[in-house]
Amino acid sequence: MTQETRTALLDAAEQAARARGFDGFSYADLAEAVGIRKASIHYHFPSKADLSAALMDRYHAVMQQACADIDAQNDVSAGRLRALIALYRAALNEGTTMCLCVVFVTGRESLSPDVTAKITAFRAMMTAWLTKVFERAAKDRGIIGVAHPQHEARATLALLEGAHIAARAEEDVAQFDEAVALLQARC
Amino acid sequence: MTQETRTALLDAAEQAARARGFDGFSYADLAEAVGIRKASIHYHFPSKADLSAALMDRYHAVMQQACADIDAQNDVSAGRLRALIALYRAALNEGTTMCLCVVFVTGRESLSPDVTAKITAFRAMMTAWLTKVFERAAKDRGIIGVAHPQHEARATLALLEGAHIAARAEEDVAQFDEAVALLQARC
DNA sequence: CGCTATATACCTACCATTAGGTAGTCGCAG
DNA sequence: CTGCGACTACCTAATGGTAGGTATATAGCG
Repeated sequence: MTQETRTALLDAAEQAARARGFDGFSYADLAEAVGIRKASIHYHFPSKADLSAALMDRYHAVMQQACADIDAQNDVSAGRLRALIALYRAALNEGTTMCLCVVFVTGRESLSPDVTAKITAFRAMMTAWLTKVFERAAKDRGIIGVAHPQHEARATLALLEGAHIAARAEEDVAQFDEAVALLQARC
Repeated sequence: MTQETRTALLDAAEQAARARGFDGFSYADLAEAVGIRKASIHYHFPSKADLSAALMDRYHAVMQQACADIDAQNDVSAGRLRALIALYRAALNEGTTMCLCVVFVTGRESLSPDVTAKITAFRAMMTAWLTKVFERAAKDRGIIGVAHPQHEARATLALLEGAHIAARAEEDVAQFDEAVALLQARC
């Protein structure tokens, strides 16, 4: 039971954070969402800092696994990149939520240093994975015009997160699609 | 005098919002920053919604003017795009602040519909300007490989905002530079 | 000119609500 | 009969916002 409640809390918190930002949801909101009393949340997550750290840990793990799955299911670089774009597109939830990482960066000042470090780690992981994709592309020629894999990787991560913002700004996935259209066309 | 205080409040609010997000600053913070009593702020901005609307109005006007200045000082497309990149880079303030627009989108749910509309208007303005730059590039060949000006514009805006996030995430402007390196190389 | 009226730009003193967090209690499964 | 996983009942600080007062400046007018 403890695990179920904990997971439910993380789910609700992630949903809320991605929709409203770190400062945009409270323990009271989570309590109502999960069907538990506000004070009981402190049993699972003593402080909001603990909660957000757990949130980042899980997000990191899930995304890492998702990247591994993409690798397993796609041999060529182009397929991998297309799959990542699709992953980010799905994360939008019709323009109602954004990447946890993006949301946390905006509220950086409210975060514990612990969480800040986890954000850095997450970005490093994604950049490393993307760099490998572009290195592969330089060989298999699956993506057009790849010259500098690491710069491509950083640009792609920025583009995807920026496209999230664009879509969220107008609650319209089409904004995401237009922003990534050229990248997609290179695959 | 009224104008001075009002401007000081907008300055403090913009700085705070760009550093900590919409939900990350309070009237109390502004009061201390400006040297006025908290309640007096309501004289200038009855509600926080009014404040944020004024903030977006000013931001929109300032950026529009900045784009016009860029146009006046640069004839070729490449120069204009380089200047915009420099503008966004400067807005980072060494990785401590982000674009107002990005920050407001994250806290979208806390915003009044009024402000949401202003965000859309701001993005439309920037996209239109960028589209013109890329249309010009298609003629003067100042930027490499421009095929679809509007998609280039949307991708560029997303990239710049994403690069802001990258830099803010680690409080390091170098992250911005790496993310925009390939775009810069095309100029 | 002097006298009133109004508006400006602040102030002090509150308000209700919500924030994250704490202390201590209790039912119940092992 | 112990300890998990909840609960009730609080707490303090902070939130955005309101009510009403006040010093100063300006405008209208006889």
